[in-house]
Parts: sequence; structure tokens; C-alpha cells
Amino acid sequence: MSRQDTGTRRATISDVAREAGVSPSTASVVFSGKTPVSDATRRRVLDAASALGYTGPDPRAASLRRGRSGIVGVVFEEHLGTAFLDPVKTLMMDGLADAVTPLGAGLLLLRDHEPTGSGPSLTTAPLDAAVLIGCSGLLRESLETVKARGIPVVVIEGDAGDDVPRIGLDNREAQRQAASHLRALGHREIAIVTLPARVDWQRGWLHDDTAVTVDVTRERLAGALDVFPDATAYAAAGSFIDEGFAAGREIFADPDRRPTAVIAQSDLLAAGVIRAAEETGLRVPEDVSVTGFDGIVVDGLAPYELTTLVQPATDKGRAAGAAVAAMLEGTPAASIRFTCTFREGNTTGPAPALA
Amino acid sequence: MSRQDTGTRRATISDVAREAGVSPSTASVVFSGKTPVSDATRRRVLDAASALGYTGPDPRAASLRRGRSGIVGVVFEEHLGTAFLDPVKTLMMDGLADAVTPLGAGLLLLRDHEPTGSGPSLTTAPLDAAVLIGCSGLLRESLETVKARGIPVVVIEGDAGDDVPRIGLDNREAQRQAASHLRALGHREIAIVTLPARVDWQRGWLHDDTAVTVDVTRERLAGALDVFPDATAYAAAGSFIDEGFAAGREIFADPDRRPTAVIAQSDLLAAGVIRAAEETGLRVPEDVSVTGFDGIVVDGLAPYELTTLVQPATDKGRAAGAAVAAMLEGTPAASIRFTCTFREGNTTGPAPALA
DNA sequence: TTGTACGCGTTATCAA
DNA sequence: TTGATAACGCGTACAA
Repeated sequence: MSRQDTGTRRATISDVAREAGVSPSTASVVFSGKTPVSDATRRRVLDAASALGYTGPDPRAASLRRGRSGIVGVVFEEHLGTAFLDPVKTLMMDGLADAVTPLGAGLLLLRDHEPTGSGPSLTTAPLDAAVLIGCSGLLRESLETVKARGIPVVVIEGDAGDDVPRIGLDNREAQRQAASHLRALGHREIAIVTLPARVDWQRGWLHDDTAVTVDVTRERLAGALDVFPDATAYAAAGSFIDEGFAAGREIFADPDRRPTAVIAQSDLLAAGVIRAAEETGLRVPEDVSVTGFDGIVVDGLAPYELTTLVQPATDKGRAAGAAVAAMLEGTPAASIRFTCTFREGNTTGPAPALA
Repeated sequence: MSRQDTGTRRATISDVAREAGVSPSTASVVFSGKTPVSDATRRRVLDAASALGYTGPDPRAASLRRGRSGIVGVVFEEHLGTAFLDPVKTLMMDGLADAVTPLGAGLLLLRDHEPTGSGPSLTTAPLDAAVLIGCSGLLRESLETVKARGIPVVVIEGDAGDDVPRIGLDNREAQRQAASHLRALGHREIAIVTLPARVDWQRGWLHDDTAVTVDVTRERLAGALDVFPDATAYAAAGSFIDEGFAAGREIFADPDRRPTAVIAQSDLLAAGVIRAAEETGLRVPEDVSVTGFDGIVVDGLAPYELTTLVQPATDKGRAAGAAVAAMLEGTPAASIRFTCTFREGNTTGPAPALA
């Protein structure tokens, strides 16, 4: 009895080769295309394959043999669901997907801190490389794991230390530009709405002694303070419109201490601030100017066009992908620092004359 | 000379076993924990491992041997970036992630229609199972591929035909509830804002002869028409606030033909419609009532609370995960149809008295 | 252009 | 509790 008779077993490339009357290696070559094969042979192999219901090499075996799985892990520190609520991350993923596709690689979603012990996680997934997003303390552990496994790593927007390529932005310089723009318009009373100061941050005012451990937040804050050292800062609990709204309410609460301009660290926050201003009866930009950061399209914000810093989010993702590609080829990848470009919209204007 | 001297080569479990003076299988068991091992032995193996810089079994080899990769593919028909713009999909992903985690599985992002031929794709990825999202024609091809490979498949919100388990909603019945609610409030002039009628749809009015190929759109539309057969329908190009805004403008454009209520097929669309109403000077719900669908949190919509149908998006994802889990164990998974629950907010009210 | 031979690194099975 | 054996399914030098 031939082996196919065992019924339940799936056909392998050897089965196909036997059926076609060629050697396994020839059959293999037909599928991989790595070596020329005569048309006649190819035909027979293909026929045999379809006769046996063989749909191509088993990826698991192929990846063992090749030493590559074609999978790049993307590690988030957040719950996966919320990771994609942020348009910037969404765009990054997009760029990343673009950049790894030519590698023949796919993106595997991973959380760094797996809840149950049984998780898939960094330790057991067949990764060729990993991209860590927003490295702030929590991801440190993941970083160690990956480095121990000897897998190439790239970090986006975070401090991974010495030898790990990082993709980042000129946050401080960029934010300084927006601040300078406001100063040039005559603004002097400024409030800043920042991203979370720490990973588990609850929203609230930032004081001089508040430790800001999230890199992005700290850098952008520094840029704003470079120009307005006396500005007050309120840290949101996340990059959401509603957070900006809440922050805006706080900021506009006291009529006697109202700023003439608000520097928000993200476009979503800025959108919320604008809404809070409207609610308070303040016109934008006549009564109060607002700047954002990111340069994303905020759904539903029309007719406002934010004055903001456009960051190349997609490019960041793409660069991370390129870095991964390089490392997979053995070329050490360099860190990259992207530049944001200032874009003036209709949410900033001259400071209102003093009453 | 021992083999470690080759320097560049990574240590394998055999190396560790040799170093520890045990057999490879014993060493394997120490890492997998599948069989009791004496403390002394474990200790020696672990020591040997760390001495050799061995960080655990190679996932590729393990998956070949086990016949499992621990990877579940999630196939989108859209560009990956836009896939997560939809909060409902985001939540689904969340539930899906939850449900596959106990399996020790991760989620691999895939597009169905890979651009370059070199892609990772369904054919070459080491998948244990696949989840197709929104099966509308395009995904048919993907479906065939996966079925040919003999990989378990589940489809969410789409028609995959006969033998493929599907996770869906009672779209028609649910939408009918919202419509009935409006009718009970005295509304008679209704406009419907639908999701795209086809995959590549441009926004515009729907006529009787317009073919609606997207299942969700068709089902919800039918539910609304069950109650208001004469309602007009305008199809958006996607589930976005701005799309709802554009649709709303069209709908409210002619003062003589203004509906007293708008049934939107998603919360985001509803939010846009509300904004368009505000722009037109119509108060919600005094002048016009608006219903949504999904029951998501629309960032920035406060103080409105949509009257909507809450769909268990996370549960859908979780169910898909459960179905996958079942199929992986050989148990055939059943299709599931979730029920939406009606939630009354403050965006619907009595129909205004006739002028 | 095709075939031979071997190993990729692990784990299931069974016997000791 | 441990060890020997045998695949898992494939790709690729190398020789023919």
C-alpha cells in the first residue's frame, strides 16, 4: 500500500515528487523557483501536486530550514485594542507594513506584558525581528528578552539605550517652533497640555517636582518651556479629544487666569481644547490660539485647521521597517531622527489686546 | 575541540544537554515542563543553558515538531492602516487578542490582496488558523487559499458560504428596533445614512436600483425600510464622522424636504450628522432626532449621548477566537449571531409638531 | 537540468 | 524520573 492510503496524512513535497517521478529537490525547486526547471518537469510536478492536494511547502518546515520565519513582531506596551486608537500609531503601522512587505514579512502583534503566563509572547514566537513602540520602562523587560534571543530590535519613540537603533523625532526643536510662532504673535500667557507624564498617569497639573518619565512628553515640554519658561502645564491621561476637552476646561476655568494660547502636545488634545474653548464662549483664534502636534487628520474637526507640527508618522514606520530589513541582512542599522514641519492653520492668531 | 568553538553558531538544546550531562529529551522537558524532572537535573540543565547563552527552544523547530506555530492570521480587505480607524474593528481585535492568548497564540496581520508578489500572505505564513474580516467578494479568494491549505477559518461579519463558521449580528432586527423607536416618537419623515454600498463606493444617494453588495449595509438598510419603506437613503463612503457630516449636509440641504429623524448605520456617521445639523441651525433632538449603530464611545461627542444599538464588538472578536480555538481542537465550531441592544440616549425625541 | 545526501532544532513515544 | 530513537517537512551543497 502506498503511503497516501493512511488517508488523514497531508501530502508532503516528497509525495509530490514521487508521484511526479522526480526527486524531492526538483519538486522543491519548482515551488521556490530558485533554479531553472524544464517546462515538462514543472508541469508534471504541478499536476502531481494538484492531484495530491498539495498546496505548497509547509511554512513551518521551510522556516526551520531557511532560518527565517518571515515574521516581524510589533510590541506594544498597551492593551492591543487601545494601541490603534492613536492615529499616529495607526499610520506608523501602515508604514511598517509597507516596509516589511518587500521582505516577505508579516506583522505579529504582541503585548509586552502578557497577562496570563501561557501567552505567546516574545519568548515563543518565531520572530525574525522585533519593533518596540514607545519604550518607557515597561518595555525594558521585553527589550532584554529580545536581545537575549539575539533578535534584531528597533525602537520607535523611546529610549532603548546604546546599541539599539531608534526611530524618533526632533520633538524639542519642533515644539519650540510652535512656541516661537505664538510668541511672534504676541502671546505671553501660555498653557501647555501635555501627553501623559508617566505610563499610569491620571490627568492633572504638572508641577516643577513632577517626574516626567515618558520621553516624548518630556521632550516636547522642554521645547515649549524653552520659549515660555513660565507656562503652566496640565498633563492629560492619554491622547484623546476628550482628554483635551477636560484639560481645556481646567485651563479656561478661571476667567482671571486665562491663557491667550494653548500648546497641546497632540492634535487630538488640541481638538479637545478647542471644543472646551467653544464651550467656554471663547473664539478660536480670536480669543485663544491653539496649537497641536502630529499633523494628523482629526475626524470631525472641520472647519478648523490646526496650526500644528506635522510629523512623518508613516515614514517613521517605514524607517523602522527599513532598519529591520538592514539588520536582517547583517548591516547594522543607524538610528534616525525625523524632522517635523511646522504648518500654520487657522487656530492661531494675534494675541488679543489687553482688556 | 568542542563544537562551541565554531563561535558564531548558536547553542542548541543538544549542546545544553551535553554540557549538563543529560540527554536532549531531558533538557527539552526541562524547558517545556511537560514531564516532572528532578530538581537537581533541572538545576544542571538551567545552569548549562545560561552558561551557553541558550535562551530556550527555537520556536521554528518547535513549531515544526509540534505542528503548531501559535499564530492566528487576521485578514483584512483594506489597507492595514485604515483597518484600525474603525473603533468597532479595534474592539474586535481586542476581543480576538484576548481569546487567542490562552491558546498561546499571537495575531498576524495580513492583507488579503498583497500588492507585490513577494508578500508574506496567506500562502506562506505559518498559520494555525485564520480569521477573515468582512467577507465581501474580495476576500473570497483569500478564503479559497486558506481552505485549500486546510487551515481552520472563521469569518466575521460576512458571508463565507456553507461550511465556514461566521460571527455576525442581528443587523436587520436591531435596526428595526431603532426605527420603531422613532416611529413611536411620531416621526414620519426619515432619512437613512448608510455605510458604503459597495467596497469602492463613492458617497451619494441610494436609489432603488442601486446594488448593495456589502452585507452589513444591506441588512441594516432592510431593517430601517421594514418600518419606513419610503425613507430616503444616502450612502457614505466609509464609517467616519466627516462622512456623516457630508451626508448630513446633503440631507438637510433643502429646507422643504428635511426629515425629522435620521437613522445612521454607525455611531461615527451619526456624530457627523449631528454636527451637520448643528451647522444648519437644527437642534438635536428638538428639531431632528438621530440614531446611530455600534454603541461605541465617540471621542469628542459629549454632551450628546447617542441613541444607538450597542453591538458586542469585543464579544464578536472573542467569539471568533473561541471558534478558532475549538477548530484547532478538532471540534467543529458553530456560527454565532449576536444580538444588539437598544440604548436610548439624548439624541432622539418626539417629532416636532408640524409647522 | 536533475538527483543524492544530509541536517535544520526540536519533541513524542516508548522503554528502562 | 531519565534516555534512546525517530520523525517533523523541507532546502541546498554538491555531484552527475
